[in-house]
Amino acid sequence: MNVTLKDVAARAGVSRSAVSRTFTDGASVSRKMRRKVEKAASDLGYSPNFLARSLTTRRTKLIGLVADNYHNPVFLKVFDLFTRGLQDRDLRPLLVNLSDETDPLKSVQMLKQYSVDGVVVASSTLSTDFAHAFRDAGVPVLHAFGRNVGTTQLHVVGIDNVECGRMAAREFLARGYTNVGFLGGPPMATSTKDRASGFLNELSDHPKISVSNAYADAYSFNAGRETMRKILNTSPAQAYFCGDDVIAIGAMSAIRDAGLSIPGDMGLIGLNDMEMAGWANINLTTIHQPIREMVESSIELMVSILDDPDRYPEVRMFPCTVVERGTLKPR
Amino acid sequence: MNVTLKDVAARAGVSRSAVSRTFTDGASVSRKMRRKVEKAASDLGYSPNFLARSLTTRRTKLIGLVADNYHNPVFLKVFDLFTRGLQDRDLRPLLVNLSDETDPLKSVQMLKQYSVDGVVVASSTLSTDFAHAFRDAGVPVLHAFGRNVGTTQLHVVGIDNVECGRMAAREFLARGYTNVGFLGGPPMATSTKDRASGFLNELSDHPKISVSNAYADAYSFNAGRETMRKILNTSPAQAYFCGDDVIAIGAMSAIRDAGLSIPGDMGLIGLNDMEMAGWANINLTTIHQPIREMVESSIELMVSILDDPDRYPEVRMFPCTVVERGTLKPR
DNA sequence: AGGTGGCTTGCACCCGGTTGCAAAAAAACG
DNA sequence: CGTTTTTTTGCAACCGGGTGCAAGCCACCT
Repeated sequence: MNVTLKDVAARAGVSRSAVSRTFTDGASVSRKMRRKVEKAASDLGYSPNFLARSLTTRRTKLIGLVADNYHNPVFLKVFDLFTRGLQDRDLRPLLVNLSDETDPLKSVQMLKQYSVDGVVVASSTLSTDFAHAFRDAGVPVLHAFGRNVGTTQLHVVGIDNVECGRMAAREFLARGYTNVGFLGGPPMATSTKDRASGFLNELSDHPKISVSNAYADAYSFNAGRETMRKILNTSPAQAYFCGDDVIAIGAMSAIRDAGLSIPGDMGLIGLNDMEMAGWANINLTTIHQPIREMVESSIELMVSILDDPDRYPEVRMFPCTVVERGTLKPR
Repeated sequence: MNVTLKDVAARAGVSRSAVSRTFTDGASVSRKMRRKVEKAASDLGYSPNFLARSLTTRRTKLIGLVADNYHNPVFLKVFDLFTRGLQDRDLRPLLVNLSDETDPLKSVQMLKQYSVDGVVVASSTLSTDFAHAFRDAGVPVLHAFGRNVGTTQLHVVGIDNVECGRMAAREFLARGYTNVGFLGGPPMATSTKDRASGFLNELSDHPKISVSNAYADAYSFNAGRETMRKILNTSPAQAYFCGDDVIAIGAMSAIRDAGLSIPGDMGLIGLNDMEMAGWANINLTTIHQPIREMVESSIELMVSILDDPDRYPEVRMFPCTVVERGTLKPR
């Protein structure tokens, strides 16, 4: 069986409290006592049980990491950064996959049963209902890659999707495209809506530019490819702003299959700057999302929220930048 | 504060045990009592605290999911399948990132402190020391994507990497290549070694075939690309067996940049059959690893291990198959 | 020596649950 | 209807550990 407090206390010939205090920082233990206990503990190979401890301290150091997009390679990077960052701060991620879950309350209840200290909802597609459900249940929550919904009281770390749409539009304008399109992800995703709205809004000041839009039914290569195929059968625009790099890469494949060249016959700009976008055989011009910085900031914010659960809700927006590669004609 | 057993008991006017029994299946509770308790519980919004429960039941339903490769997109799929599969069985994955951890004991201690019921080490590169450390600590452990080390007593689910090497060699032979190479991942990874050994061994029966090998220093696009670049500056073979699709795709990019065609000037075969390998602009001939089936099997095996921790160690090997696409010349 | 104050220590109770046991209640039996 | 058997129920102890409180210890001071 496992070594417990009691065993250590018995071996050291002291009370259980003494042992407990030795492993609680900030507790008062004499030098002699500490040595005695530590000796006994290491003889026995003791280490305190976090879960038992959490009953009285009310801290599990468990953080629920909730995600719903396990197809976009970008999220692997997100997981990597989150797990490392949390580990560095002595926190542990409890992973939750919401891919086919639609009821926020079920996941809230699950995570409450495990007494997580906080929850990070990491998704650009998930409705804010999920984050709100946690908040309403009294669980500290933060929406990473979320959207700035001005009216609600929620911690959010994200990018300004509307502004990204504008940036893409401005790139097109600066390059003299006159007939452009938006090729978004799932039309219901908030990120898609925001990107489209920024894009269209910026172009609406330029009546001579014609604009169209289309939506892929998923943030995936195949969805991007199929949608572009259909577009090519009708009357395509000169350049497309794609809602995500992976969609852009799918579109790229359809365009090349049709015997067209990029950027000669058609321009493309993506969004995310996933690693692959920089691969030499892809070389996609795209809008860089500062994933590392956002994750780091999310973790820091979460740590402060744990310190002060009543901390006033904060929306942290990160600026994106255009990464010029080879899929738009020169300015 | 949170609703506890006591609150429910008080409201229902019954003892705490009665409430506990209502929420423990297999316990004896009368119909009337159950109704009374359930009413009180739902009035108060009570749900039992898993961690407190685990103290006496000695089951947390927490499974440590240990991984060290957060760069290969295949692992995103692995995470997806694992998290869903575990959730379906009412288990929760506690994610551990071992990317820069070298001391097995530290992670063992950490997971023991959280009383995980079991650990899945999901990695084809991690040394078996990690899995052994868990086993020696008395934690049920399973090595997924591991290697068949005949002598050690450990549950393993994996592919036969040696046989994969052989398959690649046979493909080359069947197509009449006479000068071939192995382009592996990190030379220290057990998977790399096994693939190389099968490949070389199969070819050793054919003395007229010349064989070379090279190693990329990571399972990544850039490593594959760089390594192939160097190869092209010397005297390249006619076809390469790459230790992973992502390396193959990197190599592909270097080959095309050098103005060579695939499979005209050089043949490539990968390993994994990651989603991207099937993308139209990549179309990589590769060896398919049945990820879904392996993960499913791992989870089932883990569940049985939890049922019977002394279960006799089992090595489950999954056969791989060649997926013919467009990067080898026709047979 | 006696008094005083500051650390240490152990006791006992608590965290939120589970469970063996025996008493109480209900059901089955003659 | 009383008796025996089976279920239900509550008590109390326990899981592994934290912590307020008061007693014990020690050093220091007068």
